[in-house]
Amino acid sequence: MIEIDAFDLKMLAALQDDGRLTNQQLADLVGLSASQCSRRRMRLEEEKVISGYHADLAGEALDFGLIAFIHITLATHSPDNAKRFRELVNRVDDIQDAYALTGDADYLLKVILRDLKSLSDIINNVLMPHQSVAHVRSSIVLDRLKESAKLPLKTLG
Amino acid sequence: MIEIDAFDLKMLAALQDDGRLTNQQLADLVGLSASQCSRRRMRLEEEKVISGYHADLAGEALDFGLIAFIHITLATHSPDNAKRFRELVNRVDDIQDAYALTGDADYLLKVILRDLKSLSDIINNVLMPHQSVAHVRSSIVLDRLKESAKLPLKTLG
DNA sequence: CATTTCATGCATGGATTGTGCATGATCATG
DNA sequence: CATGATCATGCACAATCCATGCATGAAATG
Repeated sequence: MIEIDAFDLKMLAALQDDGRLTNQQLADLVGLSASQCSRRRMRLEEEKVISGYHADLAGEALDFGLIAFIHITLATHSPDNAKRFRELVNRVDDIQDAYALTGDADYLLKVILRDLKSLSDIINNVLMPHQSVAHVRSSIVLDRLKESAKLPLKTLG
Repeated sequence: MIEIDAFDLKMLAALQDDGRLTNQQLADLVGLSASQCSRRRMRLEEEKVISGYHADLAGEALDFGLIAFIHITLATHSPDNAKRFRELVNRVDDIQDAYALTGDADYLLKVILRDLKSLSDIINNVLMPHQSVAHVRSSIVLDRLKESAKLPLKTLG
């Protein structure tokens, strides 16, 4: 495993907050020179500790008003069936996140959509008819309390 | 609502994929000059269509090996109770996402943790004892099929 | 047609980036 | 203790990038 020191941690936390910080800004924040921050950042990127940088878009401003969670139970637990389902998940862009879970449901999907009609569409025309799927249960998001996508790095070092 | 044309959409999609794209790279991708991309990007940031830029960190490399979803039912639906619960959610860094849902459970939390002991901790020492909480049910993530955090912009324009 | 408005590309001074290089700290070994 | 190897660091600098002023041309307005 790659060695990560206190400087790296500070840099990671800072870049998690603002992914477009310049090396100089980073340097001022963590107490190193800009060149050193450049070198460390490149190392963290190469080692895939930083897997990428992304702009965070406001869904509301782009007419994505609806988030929903969909619990899926597969028809059978055969490898073939799981594979078919994974291909479905990868194909459908509306599915933002997908997890295999312990508990009563096999998979949990998070979808982001324009409206209830789109949700109805995806459930009735995409998920339900798919041969791998046995049961579907959806929950609509009424309110988004928190959506940080950040690792709680403070609990480290 | 802010006007968004095809150039903007292309830029947003590109920056969603790579938040550190240069104005020149952006220009090559969308077919404008770099200066124009700079201006458009600034506008999209000011209008909060782009709400921020974030480095995406690899949890595994930083010893965050466990993701879990926790369904919460509140003790009562009083405003006071909901407020107390929201404060709890905001205070606890391990809670990455939190949503109020339709359906049987009131809230869905996504937590990212080091191990099962941490999960046990947060359930038994943070959530269960809290006066606002009546019922807790957790599901552990066995596999992460997809975690894009991206809007499906292709379905637009 | 005349005027206004506005998005655009170009030019440019100032900031940013990555890399070569010398320095100093740390550490293992004789 | 002395020596040498290793490595992170800061500085210097050339290449690149950024934001802004400015002129142009297209579209809208009267």
